Amino acid sequence: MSDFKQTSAGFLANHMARLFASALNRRIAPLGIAPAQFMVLLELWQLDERTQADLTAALAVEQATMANTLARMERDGLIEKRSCKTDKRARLICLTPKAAAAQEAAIKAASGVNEAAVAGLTQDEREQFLTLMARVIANLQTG
Amino acid sequence: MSDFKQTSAGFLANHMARLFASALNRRIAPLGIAPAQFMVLLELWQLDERTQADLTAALAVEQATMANTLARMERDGLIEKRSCKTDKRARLICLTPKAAAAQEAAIKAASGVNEAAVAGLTQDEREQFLTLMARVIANLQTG
DNA sequence: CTTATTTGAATAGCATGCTATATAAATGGA
DNA sequence: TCCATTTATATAGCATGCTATTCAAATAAG
Repeated sequence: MSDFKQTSAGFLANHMARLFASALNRRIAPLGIAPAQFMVLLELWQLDERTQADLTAALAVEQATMANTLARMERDGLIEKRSCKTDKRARLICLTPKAAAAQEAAIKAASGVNEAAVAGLTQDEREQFLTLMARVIANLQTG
Repeated sequence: MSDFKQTSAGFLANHMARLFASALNRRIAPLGIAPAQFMVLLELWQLDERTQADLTAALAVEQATMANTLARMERDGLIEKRSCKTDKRARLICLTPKAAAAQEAAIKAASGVNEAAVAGLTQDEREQFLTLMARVIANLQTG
């Protein structure tokens, strides 16, 4: 088992994810956005005024994780929570002007990270990479 | 940008890493080992009595991260810290009998997770997957 | 209509990671 | 030798994630 770590998909996945998060953070921190917040913004830029439950499902995190991330986003002036007229339990998450204004720069920054990550890979290899990750995700979600 | 998330290597990497950690946790928690602790144990099973700085470099985490993980491992009875005779600043991290005894079962559990993750992939695809992750890691470490 | 269950959020508590500091010990010059 | 720098750890503080619990509101069952 001397090279278990080097050939462990799980170890590599963890290391890679940390490097992605770090690179993204470096590029979007100047915009006042943290990595997890960026993922929420991606959803809200697609469609605004979503419930917390909706965002939780879209980003595949736990409800409590989303609640905490949204609390920090509200604190940082990226979102507002409005009450929902049809369901008094729910709150609608809405973009602030600040968050709306950051869309282009933030997406450009994230695209830059993704591009830097796959630099030197052929188009085929890039597609393979995404496909293989999607298949592994599907496998791990099953069991 | 409607499908930015679905085709974002960074998003997939984050999701995949969380699923790996969750699956590993389910399998090794019964052994009294947490995922980050398991990575440290992998190193110590290879070679015992290492300094914290050595383990930090081997697992590519920050010094403070390792210090905190080792503190939890000591609390949980997985390691002991002994003073180093040749350098009074350093402390040698040593496996406890409990940690030594868990080696086979823990490695079997982790191997099971890795195997489940790549189920349905051909041998070529598995190798491609590891190779591509290694190349992406190298890219992200550069810039 | 009441009661039981489900659903939407919030909160507590913990693990893992990071950056920034602090402290002690070792080392390298002058 | 003495001082500046480097090295090994520790600690504070924060972000992200998770599980478990709680509470209120909505729904379903009777």
